[in-house]
Amino acid sequence: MSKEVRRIPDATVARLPRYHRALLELHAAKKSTASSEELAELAGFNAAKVRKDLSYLGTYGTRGVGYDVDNLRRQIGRELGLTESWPVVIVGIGNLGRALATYSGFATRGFRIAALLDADPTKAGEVVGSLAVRPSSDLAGIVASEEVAIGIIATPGVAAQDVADQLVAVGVRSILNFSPSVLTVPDGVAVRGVDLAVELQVLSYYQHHRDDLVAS
Amino acid sequence: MSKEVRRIPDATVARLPRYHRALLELHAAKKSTASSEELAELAGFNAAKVRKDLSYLGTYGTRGVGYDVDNLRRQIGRELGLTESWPVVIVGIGNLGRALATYSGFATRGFRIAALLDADPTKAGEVVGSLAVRPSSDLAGIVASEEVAIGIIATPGVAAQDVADQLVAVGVRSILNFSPSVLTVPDGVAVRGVDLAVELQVLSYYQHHRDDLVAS
DNA sequence: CGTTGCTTGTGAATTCCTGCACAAGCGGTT
DNA sequence: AACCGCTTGTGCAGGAATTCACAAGCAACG
Repeated sequence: MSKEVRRIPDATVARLPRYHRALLELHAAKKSTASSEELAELAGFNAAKVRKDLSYLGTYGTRGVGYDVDNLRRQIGRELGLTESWPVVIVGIGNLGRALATYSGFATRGFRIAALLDADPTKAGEVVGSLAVRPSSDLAGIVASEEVAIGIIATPGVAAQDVADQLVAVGVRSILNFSPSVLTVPDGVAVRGVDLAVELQVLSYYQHHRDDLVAS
Repeated sequence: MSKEVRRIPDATVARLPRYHRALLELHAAKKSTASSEELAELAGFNAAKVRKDLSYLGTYGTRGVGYDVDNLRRQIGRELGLTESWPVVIVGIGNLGRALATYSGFATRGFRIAALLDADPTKAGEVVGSLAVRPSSDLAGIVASEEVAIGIIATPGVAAQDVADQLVAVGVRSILNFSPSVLTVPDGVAVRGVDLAVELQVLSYYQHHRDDLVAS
């Protein structure tokens, strides 16, 4: 038994998308190979970390040469599960939802927006990007017919938990939450949160303490 | 000499904003004290971590009782440098910039939008939220007169490095980058990046490998 | 004023991550 | 075929972060 499971550290998983993106850039620049040094530069890490991270995926580099850009990108894409375009739904079509709906980065990086939903019935029918906004009641049907696996929550904080519950109820098992609320979900459902103000506050901390750090 | 510098771990700094927000909620709910357990629940961590994190700030809890909500919030706010409202500029008023400009969370969490800038002169004058978009050439003047310390980049990836260079040139020392590009900045300038597609790809990884993990 | 119940604050153990340093190995060159 | 320059892959050491477990301490109550 004991099928040897290659366990990739969480910290590495969080960096894989940046390597993936760097490789897209290298591909666009018609470079066929790249060293760990170049990748580190493009992805914003250091070379040793790049090599260690990539070594978890397997042995895809060539000593003395570097990594094959196209092949490595495929391998990382496969590991991330980006072989096909995942359908996602965006719930909450306010300013942020609208921005997400028209964000071109999703399409180019392995995702397809399957539907835009909003609880406010007066928004139904409004066209954002190339899709019409639909009422929340359509959620179950859309998720079932399009096999949606990922939901994006872009509602105000107070509505977020409700929406999360609905998403979970219809079978969505991965949620990206842009509201400032912390969501409670059953085991087996993955949630990641992006709180815009949190990022600013972290910056504020380092700005505020810059002098302490220098004086250390 | 050797003034003992209380060094707060990076991981803790990244969590302080969430405690701060949880305490805002508790304040709104008219609760005057909170245990580490309650805070953990609201912030999405566990109680031991909460206590250790807060212990880096000093001794603000009362054994047998918990933490005083208002006082602890003040202390965290002070540590984060949120005593006054930091002015920020947003550069790049596309869909995302517009969403950020109208995001109410900034105002309520210690930041004030000082100006909206865009390189496209045809956008100048357009009103977003309560501010008119101004041309990039106004950057230096705004930063100087408003003492702007933080810049938010919401441009496409190709423009991001240019904008960052301009921000650094006029004295901005903290940058929040929403473009997918990795920025290069001199020492002494802090950058944080939020790449929307990266977050989705990380979710994709865990979705894709859920079965492996269960079978471990 | 002693006792009880509860919650903090923190050493210590553990786990996870990073970065160094170098042997292993590939390709090109003589 | 031997050598050389370059880059990967990785064992290891050090550091950082997490978690445990419990002594210390406060408040309330009889």
